[in-house]
Amino acid sequence: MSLAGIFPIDQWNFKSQSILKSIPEEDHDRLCANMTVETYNKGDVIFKEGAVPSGIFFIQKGIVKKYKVDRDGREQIMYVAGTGELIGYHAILSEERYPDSASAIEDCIIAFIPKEDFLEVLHSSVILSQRLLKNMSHEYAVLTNNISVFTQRTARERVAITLIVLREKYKNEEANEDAINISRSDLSNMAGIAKENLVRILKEFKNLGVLVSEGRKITITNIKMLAEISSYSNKTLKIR
Amino acid sequence: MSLAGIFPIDQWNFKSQSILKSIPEEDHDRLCANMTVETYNKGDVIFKEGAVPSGIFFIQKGIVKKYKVDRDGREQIMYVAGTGELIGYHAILSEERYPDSASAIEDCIIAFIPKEDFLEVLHSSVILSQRLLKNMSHEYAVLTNNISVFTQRTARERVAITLIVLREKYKNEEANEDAINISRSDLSNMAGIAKENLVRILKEFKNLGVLVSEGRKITITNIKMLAEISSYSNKTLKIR
DNA sequence: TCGAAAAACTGATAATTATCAATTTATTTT
DNA sequence: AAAATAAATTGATAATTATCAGTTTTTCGA
Repeated sequence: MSLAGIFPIDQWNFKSQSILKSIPEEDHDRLCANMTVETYNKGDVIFKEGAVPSGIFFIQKGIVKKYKVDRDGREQIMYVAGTGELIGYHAILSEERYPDSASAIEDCIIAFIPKEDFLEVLHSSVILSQRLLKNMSHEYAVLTNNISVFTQRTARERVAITLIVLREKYKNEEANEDAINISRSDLSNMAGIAKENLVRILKEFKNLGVLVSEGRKITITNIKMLAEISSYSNKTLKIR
Repeated sequence: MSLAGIFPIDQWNFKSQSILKSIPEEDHDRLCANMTVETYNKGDVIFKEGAVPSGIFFIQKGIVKKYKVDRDGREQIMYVAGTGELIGYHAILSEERYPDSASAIEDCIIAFIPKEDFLEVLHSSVILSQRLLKNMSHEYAVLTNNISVFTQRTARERVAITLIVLREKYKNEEANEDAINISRSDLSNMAGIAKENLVRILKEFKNLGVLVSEGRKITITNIKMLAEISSYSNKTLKIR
């Protein structure tokens, strides 16, 4: 079932897929001139917050989490990027260190484009600049959306949103398998709540018939109800 | 007293001042060709979330809050912009509607640059694109910082950070008056906590000798201790 | 300057969410 | 496949934060 009309999914996704797809072939070729492709296993770190950036990454296949770890070791996931998305460009463009870390949630194939190539093409390609500007200004909208949800919505609503967003990310992965496959810790770190709290809310959702789960695999069975719980639907649903 | 070494203030401020300051005079002149300057009184709305953008705004004098209001009427302040900062460009660049609202926290003088002029200069000025790219990628770091604080830090720590950030904003305003002058509601909406909770934490800080207040004016008297409370200092201070 | 309205403050309580400790279930490794 | 390890789940409890109701103080306009 589609989210059209029941949840504003565009307000939750970055649009970095469009960056490489819509630039001239010549620019694209120059970007890929020294590109290297690497395989990452589940759990592997792609880059670490605070490190000096050396290039940008293109996710050819797989799912990656971007997160920050605070001084108490608690992790907050900022964004989950899937196949076709670009990561690591913020630090290059801001001339700062990586603001967050990235690691593979599942096995990934990721291409690396060196900083020098990226900057060289950027300086000569008006269209690449424009794509990046459009993409990052959209990111502002996504991030401010996130902030308002984190500060103002209940744990239940946040879990609902998290599941809706992840469902889209996993939909495009394996053709025969569209279940969300992610640890409870990652789920709770994405929703910004304690793991135990997340487990209990998942159970609630299961009892409501919103999802089924076996092991760590979660399949959404009633996306409409989930959208209602998220409070982004027109219908206002109150549980309990 | 300076924040150097005790709090990473750069990670909390956007850098849009540098955009207009560092572009060629010719580009600057073209941007300002049809610029209009307007006065806003305290509380006046500059633009509203969801509205179609018609241009960008340059704060010549004053302080502006950027915020989102959820369907229950609760407000979350995303950012506070002061003299010299630019606002409203995200919506123009993303070709979407305003992702948040902006209104004057104190009386302001704000210049308006029409969308057409901004886009025309942007398309012909590589340096303006570069400045915007650098600025927005830095914003990503600021916003993700905010997210991790909102989800992982206590109300007390968030109030401390809020006060440190506001102190910097107000420092540059009136020469003879560097007190923070903002309503308790705005403060609580910035920290993402209930107003009553904020009032109690302010009282605590007052008792600790961190600040003095008369009416709505707050003067920080011990910025070092505030930085320690914020948990961004090296020293780890535990209250209670 | 007075009076009304708004904002700030206080105390009590409720609701939500996190933490702790233990058990059960899954997953990985040998 | 069994053992070892890690992850998920559960129940009980604690901590934090929000809400409610009322009072006091401040602000602002007539």
